Amino acid sequence: MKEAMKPIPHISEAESVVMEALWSHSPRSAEEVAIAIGDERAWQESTIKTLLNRLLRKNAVKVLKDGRRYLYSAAITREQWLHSESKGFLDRLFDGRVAPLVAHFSRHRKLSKADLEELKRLIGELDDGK
Amino acid sequence: MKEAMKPIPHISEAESVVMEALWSHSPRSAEEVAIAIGDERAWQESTIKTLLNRLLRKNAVKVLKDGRRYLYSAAITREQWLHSESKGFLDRLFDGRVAPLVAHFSRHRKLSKADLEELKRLIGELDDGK
DNA sequence: CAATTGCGATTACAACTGTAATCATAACCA
DNA sequence: TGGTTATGATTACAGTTGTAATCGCAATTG
Repeated sequence: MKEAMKPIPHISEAESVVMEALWSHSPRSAEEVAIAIGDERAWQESTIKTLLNRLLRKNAVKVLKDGRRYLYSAAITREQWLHSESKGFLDRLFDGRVAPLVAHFSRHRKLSKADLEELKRLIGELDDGK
Repeated sequence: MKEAMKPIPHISEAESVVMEALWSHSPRSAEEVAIAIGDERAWQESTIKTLLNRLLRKNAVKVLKDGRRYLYSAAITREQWLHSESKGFLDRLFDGRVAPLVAHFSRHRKLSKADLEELKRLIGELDDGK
């Protein structure tokens, strides 16, 4: 029986910026998160505190006490998040399948040479990988 | 000089259900939209009226008067919407490129046989199509 | 010990969403 | 013509999100 996978909480756009800071290095104090975000966003520290709190309530991050303050770490992996977001997106817009999305970008000539090469390599791999 | 493309307004999840009804056939009265949506959502008519109004204010739908009531049509195409949503999504999660997304699904073995075939066909086409 | 400072917690507040109910008004029916 | 309908318009209201300011308390410093 497969582990009952707990659902990935929804992470908003702003919250995801904080998560990225934690995914890139954990654990981190609120201040270090702020530094990591730097001027990617013109945020006050209190904004970041708010976001950390919301993520805590959602169980997307966890803390360990370090004296008077907290050190935050991501409680879900970036892969898990990518997956739930991607799945939601594909389901909503492309009937849950990858190919129609690729076809869409292809129709609009939005596939770069690099993308093309990468895709070719990928499906080549999959093909003979099994 | 390329036509100054007006930005696609953001369409919420619930609103997109209404848009789909209009994309599948336009123009339609509010009641016909409700019928088209049917029991896909357990919505009261007034909910649909609200959504139509919000979409109107965003200029995502337009109306023409038909006697006492309105007939609604989409003011943006589904392709435009798909594109702005997809671009936003890819930019946010996959650095704006398609290949990493496909790689992601591949890593999680979420590419069906059909997807594989379709992808192969697509890149084949692109390859010799130019 | 008192004043200051560093932090998490609480509160704020507007815009956007989901989901309606109610209001107003024009049209139709008796 | 007055009551009943059908509609669009207005109002409602809670939850989420973006973006903070402020409060309260523990620790540090003089």
